[in-house]
Amino acid sequence: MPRPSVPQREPQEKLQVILRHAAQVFCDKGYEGASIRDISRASGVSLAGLYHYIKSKQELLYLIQIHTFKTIVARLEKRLAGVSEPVEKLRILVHNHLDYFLQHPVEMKVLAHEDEALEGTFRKEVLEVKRRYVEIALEIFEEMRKAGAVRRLNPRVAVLSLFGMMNWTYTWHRAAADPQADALAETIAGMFLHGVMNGHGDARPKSVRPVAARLRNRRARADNL
Amino acid sequence: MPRPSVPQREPQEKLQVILRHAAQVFCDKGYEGASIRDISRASGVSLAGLYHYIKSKQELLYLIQIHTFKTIVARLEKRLAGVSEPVEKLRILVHNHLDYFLQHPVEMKVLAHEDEALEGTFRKEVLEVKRRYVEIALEIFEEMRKAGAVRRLNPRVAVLSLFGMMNWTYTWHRAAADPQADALAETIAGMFLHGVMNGHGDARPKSVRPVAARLRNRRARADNL
DNA sequence: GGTTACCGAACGAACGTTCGAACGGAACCT
DNA sequence: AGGTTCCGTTCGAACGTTCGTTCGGTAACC
Repeated sequence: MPRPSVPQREPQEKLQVILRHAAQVFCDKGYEGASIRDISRASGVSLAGLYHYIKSKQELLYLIQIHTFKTIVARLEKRLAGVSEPVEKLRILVHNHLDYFLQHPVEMKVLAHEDEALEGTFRKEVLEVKRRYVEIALEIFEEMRKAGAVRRLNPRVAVLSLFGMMNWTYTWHRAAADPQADALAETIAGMFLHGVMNGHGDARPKSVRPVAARLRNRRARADNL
Repeated sequence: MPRPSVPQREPQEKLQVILRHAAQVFCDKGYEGASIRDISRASGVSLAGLYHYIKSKQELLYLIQIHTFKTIVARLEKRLAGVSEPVEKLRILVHNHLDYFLQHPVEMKVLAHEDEALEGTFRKEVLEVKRRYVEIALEIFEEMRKAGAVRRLNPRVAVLSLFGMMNWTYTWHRAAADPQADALAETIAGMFLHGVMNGHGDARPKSVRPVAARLRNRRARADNL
């Protein structure tokens, strides 16, 4: 009676299980440090069985990264639709990023930490989504600058420093002790906005108006992988 | 005539050569992705010959990390001596960090990117220096807060976000196109200070007063490893 | 009977580390 | 001065293990 250890109904559902466990293993041991055998053991699929769902170890990492990245960018674009004020847009970007970060810490660490592990076409495709993401942030920053509320500083340095604040969280944030997404996003967005804007512009954030509460519906959606 | 490929005069000088090349290999391929044979090839020392200078691959990484970390902390403590104003102290910290980052990008990437690769005693020792470093930053921040010029925000989040801005640079900074240490430190320190302080305190940085020019003597010192 | 799902066993290559021997110069003895 | 011992260096070759991937097959379902 060779029943599979993880029962599944839908086709391709097992791939999701594999990807989930693979992400955990990559998170724990790093891409190079993790072996296909580790992933086989963790996911309960035999070594050879894995190769029915993926072509290579690289593809495993690629699928995790591209899905995570595309999801986060798609969410952002959806949340930005209809918003016109650049400061508000930036708050949404920060909240979107950190909210996803704390809901999917494993995948986000793999995304942030293993961004040089892919090669060839895989690498190019992930890099393209990343470039689009950074582009969105730079455009928002440019809108803020045009509104005249921004100090004179290098936009690239400013925006990539913001990503530094956000992405570095995977190295220190502990869910049990540190602020959750809403408070964390508010602190970091606040630091960035105060840090970047001059003290006399009208676009200065009047008070701490969190972006959190809006659209808090369907938070518990499945969110594959 | 079996002359060594890299001539040396002093004993232990060859270990420095090995460490330098090892850091480059770890930087390029990651700790797990790099093989001892890569390091042998890069440094011109035979595979077995390496083991006269080190006990294991882990020790190689340990020596690189502990030296880099201790050097950066020692420099910081020296530069902080005699300075009393917390805002000035923080500017010095940022400048010290980024200045070292851009002068030793290879070692600093290994330090930032491979902070989970060590195990056991090696790991503990590096972590201890890291903890001391973060402690210094937290103390400076606390001094700023006591001076009454700081907005109400989580000190741990603020300080670790600052480290995020600084450490993330290794993922994007290109020496050819991006600002050098002085300008970069000024931008990031400025962002952090504006981002953290309220707009009406007297401790607000009056103008952009870079910390760069001071003590610019002996910049070209050898700086082992 | 063909397609899909899955796996035990094995492939060759690469891994970190060790072994035993050779080299070269300093130190010591006669 | 010449011979001997010794020790820090250096290395080719090999150790046993683990790596990513593949092969050939079985079992179940349409």
